[in-house]
Amino acid sequence: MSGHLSPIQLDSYRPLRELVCETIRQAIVDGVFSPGERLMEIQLADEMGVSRTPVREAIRKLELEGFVVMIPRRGTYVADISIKDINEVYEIRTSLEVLAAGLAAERISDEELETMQRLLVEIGQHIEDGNIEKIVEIDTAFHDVLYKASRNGRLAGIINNLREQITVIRRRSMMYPGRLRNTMEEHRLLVDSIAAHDVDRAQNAARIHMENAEHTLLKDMLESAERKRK
Amino acid sequence: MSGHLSPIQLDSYRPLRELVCETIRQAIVDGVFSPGERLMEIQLADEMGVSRTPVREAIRKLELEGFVVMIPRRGTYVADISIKDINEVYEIRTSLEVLAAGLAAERISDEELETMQRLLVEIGQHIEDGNIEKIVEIDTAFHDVLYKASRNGRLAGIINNLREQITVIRRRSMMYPGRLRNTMEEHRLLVDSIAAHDVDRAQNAARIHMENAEHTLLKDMLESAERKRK
DNA sequence: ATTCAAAATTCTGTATACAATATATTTTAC
DNA sequence: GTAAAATATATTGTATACAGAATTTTGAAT
Repeated sequence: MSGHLSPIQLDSYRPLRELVCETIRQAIVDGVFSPGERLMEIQLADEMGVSRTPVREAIRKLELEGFVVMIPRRGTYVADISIKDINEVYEIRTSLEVLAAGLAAERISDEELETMQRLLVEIGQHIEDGNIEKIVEIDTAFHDVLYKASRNGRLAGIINNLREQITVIRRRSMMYPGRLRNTMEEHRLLVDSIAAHDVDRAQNAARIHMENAEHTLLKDMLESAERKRK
Repeated sequence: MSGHLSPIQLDSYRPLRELVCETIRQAIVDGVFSPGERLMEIQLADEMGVSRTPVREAIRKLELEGFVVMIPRRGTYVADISIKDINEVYEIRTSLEVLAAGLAAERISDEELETMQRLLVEIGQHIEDGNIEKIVEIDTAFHDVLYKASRNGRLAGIINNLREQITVIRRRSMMYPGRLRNTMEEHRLLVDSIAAHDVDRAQNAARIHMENAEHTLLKDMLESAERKRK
């Protein structure tokens, strides 16, 4: 019963269920709802000022996406993320990011390449003034261009879903000391090899980027668990 | 308005939406509903003897899984599969099957290994008497053991979803002349390398298996399109 | 005969009502 | 005082009702 959700205002012509779904997903990602917390349909519906129907449909979708767990006749709970989950997600993501990087190196257009390079510069600027929110935003855009350049719509969808599933902690690990500059360097290698249409190097850069990201994430999780204990 | 769906009998305590979802999915996979065909909630509900609510929830799930396409305020249509789709699915599947094979080679238990070998023998027997239905069934079980041995639950889920999305035509291409025996040989290589816990060989076997499967599938699709034209 | 417009119908989107089950609370028996 | 059973309450699962939008049909005009 902790969080307040902003009431939905019906943007005519996207279905309510979509708006509701995004609102709840964002609330989970932002930590408004804690892992393990129970989500009740009536309560959510009241807070957002809609009926139970679109809320139910939104919850079903979030279950498919892995953000909540439903137990029949018992209720819905916010999924909590374990080390095991991180491992699973990164095993798959590594494989798919490598694929995407290789495909992008083959298929990217000059225009997309320019966009990526521009976004990279922008991230660099925001690292200077430490604007995390902005960095996360541009980083997402950066990766979206890459996935799009792979010319495989499903691939982008699957990767994005996997990314979102761990966004809660991903954001935090970005602030891990020194991680931002490393990320920057890894991204530059990735862009360079894609620009050279060098499939092997692009795949390698993607793999290294993933391994480092996972490593930082796990380190951060362990340290924060440590802090909690004492 | 072609197909008849069997009425749902409420298996007490699995939610209706699950049963409805499986019924519709199976109907799509079995070709009861043709690609592009419109699915109407009331009609489906009546045929299965339930209300619209569980049907709606089932359709939302099928949309996430890629079996149907929803256009807001317009309706739901059975997704139709194009060459582009086949390409996309196999690009991703290859990557993930290679991952799964590698992980399985590292992590499989002796018991699981025995099961895989047993299933392989069973498939061989059914190739003799040409029982396609049975082969598809055992083949599915065979792969399920492999995914399980990868010790990555999400991976199994994603691959199975991708597999199902093209089951409609996958089944047909299995009957392509000579394909069954080739599949058998590829499976044997895969099992052997996993049994030897040889990661590289297992990954290679998986990659080759996928490439051949896709190749046959595309060949079959092209030939059947050819037949249709005249 | 064809085309455009308006009315009617059909279907989706959302809200609400009802039924069934799980959980919490209270009462009773030991 | 504790434990078990019965009752009460809350919440999910399903059905239905109503509103609004899209499509189809019908009719008239060119």
